[in-house]
Amino acid sequence: MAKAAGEALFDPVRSDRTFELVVQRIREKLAAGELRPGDKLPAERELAKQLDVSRNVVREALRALENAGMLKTRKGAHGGAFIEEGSAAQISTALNDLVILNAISLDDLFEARVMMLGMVLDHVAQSGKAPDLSALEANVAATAEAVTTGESARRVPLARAFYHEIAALTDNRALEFTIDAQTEMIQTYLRLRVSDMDGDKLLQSRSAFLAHLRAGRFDAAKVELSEHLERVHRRLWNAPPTP
Amino acid sequence: MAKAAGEALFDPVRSDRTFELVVQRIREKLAAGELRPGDKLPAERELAKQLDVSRNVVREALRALENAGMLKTRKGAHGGAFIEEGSAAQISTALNDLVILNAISLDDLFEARVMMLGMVLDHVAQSGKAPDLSALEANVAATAEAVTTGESARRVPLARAFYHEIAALTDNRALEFTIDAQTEMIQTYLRLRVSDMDGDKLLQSRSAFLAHLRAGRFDAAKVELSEHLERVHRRLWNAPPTP
DNA sequence: ATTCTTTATTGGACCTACCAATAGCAAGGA
DNA sequence: TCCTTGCTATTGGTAGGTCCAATAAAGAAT
Repeated sequence: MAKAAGEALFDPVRSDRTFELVVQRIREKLAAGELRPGDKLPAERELAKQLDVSRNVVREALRALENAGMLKTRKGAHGGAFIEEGSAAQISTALNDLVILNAISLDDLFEARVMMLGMVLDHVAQSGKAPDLSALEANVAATAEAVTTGESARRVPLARAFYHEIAALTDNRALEFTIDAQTEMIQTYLRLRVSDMDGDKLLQSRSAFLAHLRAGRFDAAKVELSEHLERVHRRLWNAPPTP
Repeated sequence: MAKAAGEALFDPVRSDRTFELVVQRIREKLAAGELRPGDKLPAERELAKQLDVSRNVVREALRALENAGMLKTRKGAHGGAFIEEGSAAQISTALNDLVILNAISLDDLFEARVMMLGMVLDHVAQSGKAPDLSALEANVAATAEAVTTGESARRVPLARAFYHEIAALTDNRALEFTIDAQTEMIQTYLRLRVSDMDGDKLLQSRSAFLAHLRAGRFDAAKVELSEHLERVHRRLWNAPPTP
């Protein structure tokens, strides 16, 4: 059957851009398990020779993979491109780019995070099993120490870990990574605007939250958490920008 | 206060990797709104001259931004690098990479998606306002047509749109993009394994879901949706892989 | 045994040249 | 007039070379 006049009879013999083919090759090796996190790729010059392309092409391919968070390169002797473990960074840079492009607002991101954290608690409540709270207990204890000793620098990673442990209650990596990415994003923008927050209020909220969880009052925990986040949110917008 | 012997007294004057500085510059211009979607960057040779770096460096920077989904390049006269609109593709490739790196499983992704769609319905129910169902109505009508006329090819994008419209009920772009990304991922892997599914069963589920929503029975809608997704999930794992 | 020096390796940057796609314009023919 | 054809300038894509800088390991000096 003949094609209509305007339609293409032939597909292009070769898709443009050699470096994309190189990226594809490496992705395939990763997906097939031939390359695993920690493995080292051949040197750029060697790869170029093996694939019969210029070193430029190899470098652009590595740049693409590195930007996607699948590689890290080290200089010097015995350096090279090493396969990375997956991390939330890949999602959070994607979210960050969407914020930069004005495709999503920080308000939306904030609301989505509150909703998702609440969803996690709903899920735990519904499962009927008593969750393992040891990680959260330890985190709140460490936060209490950091507040009393005045080590405000330690509080930022502890806060990140706190929300991570909530997400981890579901034992679902996809949710963990997504929530981690949101937390990372929010913290990045938050640090630009507020220097510090009220430590006592923070501790009070954390303890109340944990007490609710221990007692199995998941709805109350959810309310406590979302109200705390609301307070932070208000602070964020009211605080003077300090870029 | 003097630093300990081993510690660095000075930070390096310039961090390695010039192309990262170039990426940063362009990102800044984007964040500041000086560059907007649709705008065209100067030609590579011109950019290289302006920034006083080699064309190679410019290209590697553009590759990084392009991979992040912020740019697209066109060849030829009046070609160049054009700023893109944000899209869910950026998140979905991040998710895809995490699956490839075995950091998250498809099961987790599937479960997370079911949870998040349920969360959307909870949120709508809680808001108390009657949602605008026109988009969903139209989508289901179109699906019905595609099923009866046997146009199975149309059903894939319609399914994607269906879940997108559910996400859109929250009017939160962050959630929309995240759920869209999940849908895209799942569909990509699903298409590799199942050729088709039962159209009647699909329609039945869609209509029941919509009826529940119209009547304000959000919990029932949630159950209907999650059961449908469960069925798809089971099909997915039982179907013979066809790579 | 410890410390310093050398050296081979390897990524980072630069450069020049050429190829290939593309849009716009001009010339030519129906 | 309108459409085709071909030329041309612009611009990204690829090649392949040079040099620099960081680095780890081997070797030399203490």
